Amino acid sequence: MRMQKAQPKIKDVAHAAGVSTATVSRALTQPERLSEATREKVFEAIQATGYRVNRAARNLRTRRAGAILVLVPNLGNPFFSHILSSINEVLAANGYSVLVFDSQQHGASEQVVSDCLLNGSVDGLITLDGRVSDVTRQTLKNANMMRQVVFCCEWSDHLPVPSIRSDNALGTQMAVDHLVALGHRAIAHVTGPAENILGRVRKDAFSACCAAHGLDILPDWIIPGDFSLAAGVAAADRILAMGTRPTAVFCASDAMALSFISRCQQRGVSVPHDISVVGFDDIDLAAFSQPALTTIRQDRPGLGRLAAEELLAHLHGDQKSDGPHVIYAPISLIERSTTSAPAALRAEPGRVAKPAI
Amino acid sequence: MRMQKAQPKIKDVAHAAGVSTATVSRALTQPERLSEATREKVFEAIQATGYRVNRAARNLRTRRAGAILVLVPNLGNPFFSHILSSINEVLAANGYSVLVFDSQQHGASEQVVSDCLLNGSVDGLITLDGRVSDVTRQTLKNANMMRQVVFCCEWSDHLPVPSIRSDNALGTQMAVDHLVALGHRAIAHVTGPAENILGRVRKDAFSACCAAHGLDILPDWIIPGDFSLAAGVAAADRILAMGTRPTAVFCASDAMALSFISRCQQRGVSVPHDISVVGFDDIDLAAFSQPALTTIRQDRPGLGRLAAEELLAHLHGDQKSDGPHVIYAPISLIERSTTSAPAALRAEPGRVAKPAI
DNA sequence: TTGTATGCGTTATCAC
DNA sequence: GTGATAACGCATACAA
Repeated sequence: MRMQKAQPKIKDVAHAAGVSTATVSRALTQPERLSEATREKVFEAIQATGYRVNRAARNLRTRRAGAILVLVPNLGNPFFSHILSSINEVLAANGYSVLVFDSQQHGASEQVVSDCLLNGSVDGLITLDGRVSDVTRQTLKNANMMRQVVFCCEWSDHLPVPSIRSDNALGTQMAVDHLVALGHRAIAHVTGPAENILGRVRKDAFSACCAAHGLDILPDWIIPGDFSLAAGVAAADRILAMGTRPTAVFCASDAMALSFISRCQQRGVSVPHDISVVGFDDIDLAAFSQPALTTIRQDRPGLGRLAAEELLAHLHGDQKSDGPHVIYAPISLIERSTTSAPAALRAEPGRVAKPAI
Repeated sequence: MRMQKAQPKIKDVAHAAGVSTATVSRALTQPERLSEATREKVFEAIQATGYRVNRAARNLRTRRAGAILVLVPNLGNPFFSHILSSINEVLAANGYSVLVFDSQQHGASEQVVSDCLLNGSVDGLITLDGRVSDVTRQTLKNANMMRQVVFCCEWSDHLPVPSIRSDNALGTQMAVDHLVALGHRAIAHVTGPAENILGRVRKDAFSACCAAHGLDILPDWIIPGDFSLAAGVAAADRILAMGTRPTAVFCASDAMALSFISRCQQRGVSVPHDISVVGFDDIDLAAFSQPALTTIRQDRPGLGRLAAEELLAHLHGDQKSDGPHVIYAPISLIERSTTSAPAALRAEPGRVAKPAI
């Protein structure tokens, strides 16, 4: 029937071990600088007292926080949360806490970021959100925090910091080459949001690849989307209503690809028999949909891990890795069952060419 | 070409405003206790100097952290990350940071939790993971932190703290009643993991409901699963191989339901024509699958919000809400297109009874 | 209503 | 290799 026991402090440990507080502190942070005897004594005392270092006090003294802020656009999106998971793993293994914030929270984002960065509650920032406001950019400069920021997945060309990403242009090329190799020449593209860097890059790469292959892509076949399930449905409705339909569709996200396919099936159009579909991301469900989705795989664990490691390198002062350099995570085409030769070619399978990469 | 400007401290603001540091501090924490004149002066000085409170110093002094730890089993699972998002929203609005940790990280979980709780880097804990080790339980007791813990979604009966959850038994009953109302009497259940509280509760409720309806459920029809996509495929293979097949399946998660359906379609079995399927969760994809999934909707935003609000109430000392009470978030049956009357009844639609709830 | 002075628990700088 | 002691930046009890 007592109050809670007061948390033992470093002083209590020092007392129990018969040493000074300085020695206890050293045992915690640079054990190699103590004699083996005292080191043992101290650790025993720590065990005995149940001592835990007080983070606030340590942070105040060392001017570090032991925490990293991760900015995620839409936490509810499994693509991002999966990356967050692998970031969390690496940082936790290195003694850092992960502070997470959904950057799509109504407007509060900027305030939170600048607060965290300026009040020292965070040592660095990994952002999966490529939209960086002028205010935030200025905040980073003022706080001299430029070197403690890393982009992951998305990025902004206006902020000269390291960027971990997939090679989106290459992925797009893989998708288009795959379709062309199957014999498709009429290919549509459901894009990401215009304001999103990934949407833009993939769309531009799509146009470039089609041009390189000498394909004649109707303007109508570039269908604006936003990565969402709803956008895939809308795109399907648009394509099914077209006079001259494309024979294949490259969707900028798996979510759009999956809902696109569902909508087609619902309206009696078969995938890949009537139309081939390629997605982007390789989310978990892609392998389990019916038919299983052909898609471009992004290495989500790798993206998160690389971003975390890059940031750690900066925090620990590895100068070599400075500046706005780009690190690409592996990307690959996963051929499943939503792509096949177009109907027109199917009668003469001999014509299905090998990839002309 | 200078070093970064040193962060202004409270002393600098005091100087600029011509007041004492105490007054500045009060302006920050209890502005109403200042005269309007000085308050304005202070805020102007804050603006002018670009002052931000140093969190570490404040935390050390107030013995609070301004942060909440959220324990998520499998951050990569969109069901959880979506809840995390809504927790984040409420807590951020109340000035708390959210520290997140994936509790399925290999073993590190216990260490991290006890560290966070004992070293004061966190004011409270919301856990979406019902597995609470003896060590963690003891840690909570020792740190006298029992009143700063809230369960969300999952829970453990061995830890007497508030629990926000869906009424899983009711949801299960809704699913079974729905199928029975359609005329099904041979219903299978793909369960969650045996060690998971949700898996157990839903399975028990399923058996109870079937008994209440006088259904004869073969032991084989209770198929062990684990909420995953792979488990749905395995379950489909088992059911399709059965001599006497059930006419309907209640899956303990949407993930299993969706992959179950895909597998059925792949093997030429039509849903709902040959077999009806009900899921649990209502994840985003449920509405967009083909056919759209009939399922039990959990109110994910509500679950997160309620958990965050409950914890805030405790932190702010509302005694009324103490102890291991349970708060249920809304749950409902979402009828879509994966359920219909069983084949045997379809010839005589007159027999399709109304729900006998 | 405002100012003064102290301490929160650590780590870093000196001595020894 | 170890000990004494002064910050770190803020909030609050107490005094005015």
